[in-house]
Amino acid sequence: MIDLQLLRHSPDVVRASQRARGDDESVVDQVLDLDSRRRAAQTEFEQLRAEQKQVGKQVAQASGAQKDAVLARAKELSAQVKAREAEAAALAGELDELLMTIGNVIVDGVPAGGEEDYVVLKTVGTPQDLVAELGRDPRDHLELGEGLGAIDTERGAKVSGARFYYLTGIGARLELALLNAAMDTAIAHGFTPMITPTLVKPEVMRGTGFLGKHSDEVYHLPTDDLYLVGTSEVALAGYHEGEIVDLSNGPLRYAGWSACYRREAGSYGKDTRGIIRVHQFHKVEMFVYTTPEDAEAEHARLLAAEEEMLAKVELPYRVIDTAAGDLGSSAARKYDCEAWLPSQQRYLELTSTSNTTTFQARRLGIRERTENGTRVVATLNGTMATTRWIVAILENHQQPDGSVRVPEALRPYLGGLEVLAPASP
RNA sequence: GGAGACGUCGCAUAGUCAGGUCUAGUGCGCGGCCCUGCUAAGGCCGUGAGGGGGGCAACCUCCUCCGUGGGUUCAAAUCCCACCGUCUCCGCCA
Repeated sequence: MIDLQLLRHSPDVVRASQRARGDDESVVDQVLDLDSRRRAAQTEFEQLRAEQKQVGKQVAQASGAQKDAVLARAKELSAQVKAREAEAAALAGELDELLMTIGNVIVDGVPAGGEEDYVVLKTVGTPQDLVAELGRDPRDHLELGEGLGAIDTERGAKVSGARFYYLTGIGARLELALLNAAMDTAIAHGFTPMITPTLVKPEVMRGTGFLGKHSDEVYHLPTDDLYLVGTSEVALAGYHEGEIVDLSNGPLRYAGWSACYRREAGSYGKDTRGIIRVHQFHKVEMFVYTTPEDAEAEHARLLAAEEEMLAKVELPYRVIDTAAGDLGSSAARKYDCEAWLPSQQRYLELTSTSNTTTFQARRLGIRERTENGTRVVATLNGTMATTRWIVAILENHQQPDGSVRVPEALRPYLGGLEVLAPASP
């Protein structure tokens, strides 16, 4: 949720942000109108309420005929107060709902436009000439994974349906190794390791901005009214819900390990082969609470940590600055790291780090104490590693015989294993 | 799953049975000032959150919040209902 004060005092800033996102600008004026009506209704209610409290006290003291008169007046006021209160509450609800439809105000410098309008900030490493090296077209991750006895999508589909899979044998070990390495990297950067709930209450899901435009991406359990998280970001943001946090010793940094669930409702027919786009995967996610002033600098730190992890697994990648129209509703800026995918001759998103400024924290009521009272903090998140990384690791490090070289940084997590060899027939 | 107890301002607790002087008291903690040669001890004052209105501002004023949401009532921390959570005991499953 954006800051109503900001919208009141600088509506043009919000309008410009809406324009860059390709969203409706007119909601700004609708909000301003609703807001002034709400305040008028509230003032009216409060004045009546104050009078009601005064008269109410007289009821207790009066007696006889006087009491009857006062009581009559009190009853009259009670009815009026109820009506005005309902009116003010209805307007407040309407205002809140409308305010929720507005995406976070983008940071200056975010490219305008849609999905295709990202800006490449840098490219690191060069894709190997695998055709020359292998003497054939590179195998894709599924062919490699099946050859290694590492990935089983057929049985995943048999047991759970499309977009489910088993990681088997060395595949399971590889994921554990990758995520442990990711967690250790995060710890080295000062993050506190966390294993988080994957089912959360509606208020937390809503507070983190996942029940807006893309709510059909989220699994819901109606019997218990709980949501399955698509990232531990949700649980890590909810961790300090309603709290006044202490940032005097620097930002609060958490690294969450969790399963992630996504319905992939809008992606029928896209990335259907293998484990690129699946309903369930695992992820180590960084999450930070910091001051609004420090948010942009912290965003750069998150990106640097992600790049360090990509370097550890020796993948060629590029960093893009996502365009405004492709940002989630809570992000004010988002950088993605995309690794080269040899089988498809394209880049594939492996990490995503968002600066959500005060958007999530405002909705979740997360503040810090300052000399002049309290204020809403800023939150940020970023991917350390996910199951999907296996795709890029297998493909980029494949060898002519279908084996896969293990990046050096992962070897300690695999008992020193240097090569993933195909299962013997 | 069953029975019981409980949820009050950072922490602890009073208030709930008997609805209105609760504008939620007290202690601890925290902050400021004072006293004392130093220390120990003591005294005084202040100290939750959100929002509306006024003021350049320090500040003033009003409303809301006693786990959450409903209800009863002129009036709810207090009575009623539902839910959530914590604790104790029992049962069941690991």
